[in-house]
Amino acid sequence: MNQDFLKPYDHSQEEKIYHRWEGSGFFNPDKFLPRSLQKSKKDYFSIIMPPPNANGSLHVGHAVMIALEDILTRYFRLKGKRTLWLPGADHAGFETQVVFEKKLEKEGTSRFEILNQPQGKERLFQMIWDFTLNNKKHMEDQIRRLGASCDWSREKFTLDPEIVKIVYQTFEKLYKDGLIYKDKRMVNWCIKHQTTLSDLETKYEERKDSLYYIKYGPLTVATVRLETIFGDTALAVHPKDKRYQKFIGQELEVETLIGKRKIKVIADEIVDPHFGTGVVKVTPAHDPDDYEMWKRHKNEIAGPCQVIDQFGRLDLLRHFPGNKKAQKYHGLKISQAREIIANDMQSLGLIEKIDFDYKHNISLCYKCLTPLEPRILDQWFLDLSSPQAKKKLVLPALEAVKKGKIKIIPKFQEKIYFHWMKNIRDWNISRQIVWGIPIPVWYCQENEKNFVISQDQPNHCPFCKKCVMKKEEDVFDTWFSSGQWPFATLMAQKSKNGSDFKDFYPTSVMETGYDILFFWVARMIMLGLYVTGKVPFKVVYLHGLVRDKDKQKMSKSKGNVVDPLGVVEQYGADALRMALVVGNSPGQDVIYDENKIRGYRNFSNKLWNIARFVISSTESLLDQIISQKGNFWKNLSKLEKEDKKLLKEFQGIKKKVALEIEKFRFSQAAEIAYHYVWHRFADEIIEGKKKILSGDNEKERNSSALLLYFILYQSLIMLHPFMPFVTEAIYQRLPKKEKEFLMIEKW
RNA sequence: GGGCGUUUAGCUCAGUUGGUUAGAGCGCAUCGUUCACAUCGAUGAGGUCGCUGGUUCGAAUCCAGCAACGCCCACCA
Repeated sequence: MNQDFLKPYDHSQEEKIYHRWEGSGFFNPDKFLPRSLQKSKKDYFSIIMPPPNANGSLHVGHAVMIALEDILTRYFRLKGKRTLWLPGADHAGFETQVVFEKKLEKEGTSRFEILNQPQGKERLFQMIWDFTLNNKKHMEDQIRRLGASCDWSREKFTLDPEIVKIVYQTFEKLYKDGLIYKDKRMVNWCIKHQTTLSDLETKYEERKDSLYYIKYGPLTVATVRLETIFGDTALAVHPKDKRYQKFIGQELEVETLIGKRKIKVIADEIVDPHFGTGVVKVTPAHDPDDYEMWKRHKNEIAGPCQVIDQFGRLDLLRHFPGNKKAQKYHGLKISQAREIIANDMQSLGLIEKIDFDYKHNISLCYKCLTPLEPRILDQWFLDLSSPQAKKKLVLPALEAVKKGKIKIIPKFQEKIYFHWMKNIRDWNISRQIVWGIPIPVWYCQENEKNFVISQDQPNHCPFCKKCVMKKEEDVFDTWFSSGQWPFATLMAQKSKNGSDFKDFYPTSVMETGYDILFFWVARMIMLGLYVTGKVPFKVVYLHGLVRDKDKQKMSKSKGNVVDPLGVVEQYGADALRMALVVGNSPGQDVIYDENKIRGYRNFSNKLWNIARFVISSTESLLDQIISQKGNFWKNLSKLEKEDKKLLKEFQGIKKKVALEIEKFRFSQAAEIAYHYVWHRFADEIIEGKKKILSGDNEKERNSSALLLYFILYQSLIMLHPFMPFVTEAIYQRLPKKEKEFLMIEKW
C-alpha cells in the first residue's frame, strides 16, 4: 500500500491537490473536452460565477455559493459535458467606495480631502484601484482554497476594458432605442456619501418622531419635517373634503416664522382627509409626493424651492435674501433646525399641538443608515415604465419566467419576481462617486443639453463646432454593469476568437443568493434578453443566507462573521462544503454550526479509512480481477450472486444521487451519498465481508474484493462533487485507476 | 397596507405527486480499544409533526381559519 496512506486523514494536502488540478488545465473546457470532440453543440454546461465584491475577504456565504456551483460543475464535468465555470470579480462601485472611505476615516482623512487636492479624482481612483486589486488577489486565493474548479484563464473583472466596452455598447443601444434618458427628477440622496441611490438601495426603518400641528392662518397642518416649511409652496386638501371646500383655490395671507407670506390652497386626490387635519403642506423640492403634486398643479402654484442643501443643512439665504429672521436658521443641520424651529414657532403661537409619539417609516441609506434626503437632480435613468420600455425590457423578462424559459428555484421566488417586475419603476443608473465605470457622455460647453455618447473625447463638438467637450462626471450604478455579466463575460473572450458566447450562452444555471433577486437577477434577465435576444440562463437557483447560531445575519459590525479560511485550515474545505450543503434547501437560510463541520471532517477521515482498508485487503488480488486495458471492470459480470445484489443496490444509490443533483436537490444528494458510504458500505457491507476476505474460498474472496474495490472507486466519483479533495487524495493512491485525476473520471 | 416564508426529537434540519410502527446529524445514556477508523463501533432513551376545523378508508403531507417568529415590497404628510 502507498507509503503515505497514513492515519488519520490530513487535510493540509488540499492546497497541493488544487495546484495539481489547476496546473493540469482541466478546469478549462478547451483542454478537458475540445469543441471538436463535443458530441453536440448543446452538450455543454456553463455557469457564470457571481463575481464577489473585490473589497474584502470572502465570508461563509460565499463558501455556500462556491460549494453549490462546484458541485454542479464537477458533476457535469464527470458526466462528460463540455463544462465551463467562469470566475470573476466585481468592482462593486458604491459598496467598495464605502469600504474604502471607512478605511480613509480610520487613517484620519476622507474622500473629500483627497478630492480637493490637485488631480484629486484621479488620485482617489488610483488608490481604490490598488486597494481593489489587492483584495481581488486575496479573494481568488480563497476561492481556490474552497476547491472551486473554475477556469481561471477566463476570469473577468467588471473594469476590464473588454467588459467596459460591452457595457458602453449596451448603453448606446438603449439610448438609441429611447430607453435611456437624462432628466431632473426627485431621487434618493445620501447626505453622508454625497451620491444618489436607486430605490433598491434604500432601507426603511420605523422611527418615533414628533408630529407638529402647525398653523397656517385659519388652517392647521400636521408635519414631521418642520425644517422644510420654508420650502412650502402651497397647502393641499382632498377635493371632496367638506371642511375645506371654501378654501380651495384661495390664497391665504398667513403669519410664518420669517414673516407674513401668501400661500395658495389646492385640491388633490392624494391627500388623505383622515390623516392629521386633512391639510398638507406642499414642499415640491423635498418630498416625492409633493413634487408629483406640483407637477399636477404647475399652473396654480410655485415650483420647487430648495431650502436644504446637499449636506442636509438649511439653505435659506438664497431664497430669502435680506430676511434677517431667516438668517438665524441658515446653515443649521436638519435635526438641530427642527428643534429650534419648534421652539420659536411655539413661542410665536404657531404650533397648535405636538404628538410626540408619532411612529412612521423613514427611508435610510442602506449602508450608513443616515436618513435619505429626497432631492431634485439631473440624473440618468433607464426607462422601465413607458409603453415601449415595457415592450422591450419588462415584458420579455416577465414572459421568460412565465413560460418557463427561465426556471426559478425555489418556485415561490417566482411570485416575488413577478410582483416586483410588474411594479418596476425607472432606474436611476448614475452615481456621484469616482469608483465606477464612467458614463460615456460628452457635453457641449455652450449648451449642456447637447451631448454625444462616446468612450473617448470627441475631436470636435458637433453642436457648437468650437468647444472642447466636457466629460460627464457621474459613473454607472454597479448593477448596470453586473446586470450584463453573463453575456459580457462570454462575449469578452477575445482570445478564443469570440466563440465562448456561441459555445456557452445561454448559460445553464445562475446560482446566487435570494437577497439579490431584484438587484441582479431581474436586471440580468432584462438586459440579457434585450441585448442577445436569448435568456442569460435557464435556471436560477437561489440559495439561503448563512446565519449564526442566534439566526442573526452575519455582518462585520455585529462581529459574527466567520472567516472560511480559518475553518478550512482547521477542518478542511471538504468538511466546510458538506456542512454548508447538507440541510440547505433553496431560499431557506442555513445556520452555521461548527459541530456540523466537525461531523463532516470525521466523515473525510472515515472515507480515508474505508479506502485504507479496502485497498489493503484487496491489493494483492487486484491484478487478477481488474484489467488495465480495455474493459476496466470486465470481471464485474462474474460476481457472486450476493455481490451482484449489492452492486445493484449501489448503482441505484448513485443514480439517485445523480438525479437529486440534476433536480438541484443538493442537500438530499449529499445526504444519500454520505449515508450510504458510512452506514451501509462501511458499517454493513465491509463488516460483512471481513470474514470472507480472510477466508479461503478463492471465488468468494475475489468476488468480494472486486465488489469492495468497485464500490470504493465509484463512491469516490459519487462523492467527488461534494468533497473534491479527500476523494482526489484517495484516488491518487489507488493501486489501479483509469485516469490521471478523479476530477476527469466518468460518472 | 399588501405579499412571502417558517413552525416535525434537547439543538439544526429532511420528509418530491396523502399510504404500513415519522427520519438523519449533533447532543445525551450504557457498553466496547489485538483485528481500517475513538475524527471509531454497538445498543438505547427521546416527537399530541404550532393550534382549530374540514376533505378522505387513511393527513406531518390536501383545504379553510387562527397564532407565533422571520423576511420582502409599498409615495401616506
